[in-house]
Amino acid sequence: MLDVDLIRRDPELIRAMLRNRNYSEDLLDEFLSIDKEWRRLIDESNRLKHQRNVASERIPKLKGDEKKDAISEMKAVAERIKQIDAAIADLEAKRDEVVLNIPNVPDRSVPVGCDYEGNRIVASYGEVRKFDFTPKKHYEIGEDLDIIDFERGAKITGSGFYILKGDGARLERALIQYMLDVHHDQGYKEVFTPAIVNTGAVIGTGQYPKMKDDMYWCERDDLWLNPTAEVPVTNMHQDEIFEREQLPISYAAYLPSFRREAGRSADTRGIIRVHQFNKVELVKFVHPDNSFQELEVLRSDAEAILQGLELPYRVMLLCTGDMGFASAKTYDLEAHSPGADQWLEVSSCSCFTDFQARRARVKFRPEPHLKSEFVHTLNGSGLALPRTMVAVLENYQNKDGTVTVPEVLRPYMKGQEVIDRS
RNA sequence: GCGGAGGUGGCCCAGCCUGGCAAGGCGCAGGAUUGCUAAUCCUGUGUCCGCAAGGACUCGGGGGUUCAAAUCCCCCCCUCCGCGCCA
Repeated sequence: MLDVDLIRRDPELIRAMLRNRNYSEDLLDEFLSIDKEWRRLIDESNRLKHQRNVASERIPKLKGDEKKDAISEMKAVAERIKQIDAAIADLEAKRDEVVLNIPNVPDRSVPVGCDYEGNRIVASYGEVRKFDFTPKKHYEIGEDLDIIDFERGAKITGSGFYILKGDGARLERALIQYMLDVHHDQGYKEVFTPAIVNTGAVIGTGQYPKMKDDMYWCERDDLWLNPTAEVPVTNMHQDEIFEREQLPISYAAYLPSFRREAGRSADTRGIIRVHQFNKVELVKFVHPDNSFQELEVLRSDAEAILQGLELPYRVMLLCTGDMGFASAKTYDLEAHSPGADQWLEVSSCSCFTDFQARRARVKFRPEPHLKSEFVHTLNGSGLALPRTMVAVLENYQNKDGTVTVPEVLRPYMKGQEVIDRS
């Protein structure tokens, strides 16, 4: 959520931002007109309440007709206050809805662009692997080795769900442990949070209301299956105030994520886009002065995983039109998938400035006992498991159909070096 | 799920029965006083509207009653204790 004061002070900045992000400028105009009316009514309500407060003080001292008259007069005032306050509440609800739908302001360093074509490659690592045979796609490898089972996943739940079996399940577990261990050494505190969250949490990180149709909702309890561990981990600190020396706070969390992928057909075969997937997520709460430096650190912490796995990847700086709603700056890490010869987004690292912190009310004190300010929040996947699996399976596949286990994962797989049909 | 006790400003805590400007303490900030420090005293301490003067709001959340609600009534949330259920 943007600072309402900023929108009032500099509406043209917001207008330009909305244009760069392909959002309708109507959001801004709507806000401005609602806000103007809201302020008018607040003022009127305050005047009437003042009148009521003055009378409240006077009435107990009155007697007889004088008292009767004053009371009946105040009855009318109370009625009017009720009406106006109802109108104010109505406007506030409308205004909140508008403000909650206004995206974050991109950092100056973010390129302006309409869609993914405006993104900029800012770094790359490793060489795209060349094969002396035709590399298989991950779902072919998975089925041939009997480590990914799509049919039975669909049987117990539906399309877009899959089962990892045998060495497939073990490989994923090894990846999770490897990631968590690396991030632990980088200074992240491991947390394991609830996977189901309330509406306040999804508002806090910005998924609600804009993305509500992409999330699973438990109607009976009005709870949501988290679409990313970013939600529970960031919202852990809702309504908290940190002391300056507590920052930065860094968390690493392994958690399943759930996405309805509403409105998208099952256009992607395999496990690249699924409804439930594991992810190791990094979340940081930082001082506003160094949030963009911290983004660079976060990015390199996530990159360390890909480097450890020796997977070729590139780093994209997303443009204004392709960036997520709450983000001020985002890097995507894309691993190469030789089966389809495509780049797979395995991580997205973002700085949200105070956008989420304002929604979730996470603050810090710049100086002890002084007035608190909003922290800045960041997060990044470190990494999404299914797509990392795709990259591992496809990059480490051998001509005989087996898959070599990346060296860094072997300690987590009892030294196993190869995944074969056994 | 049942029974009980709770939720009051950054923190602690009174007020609730019996409706009438949220008392007091701690912390912190500014000031006064004082060789220095300590102690003491005064003022301030959250949110919103307003250029300001000023005003409004704020007692877990939402409704209701009332001229007037922290206080009375209803619904809900959370915490703690006990019971129940349970991997």
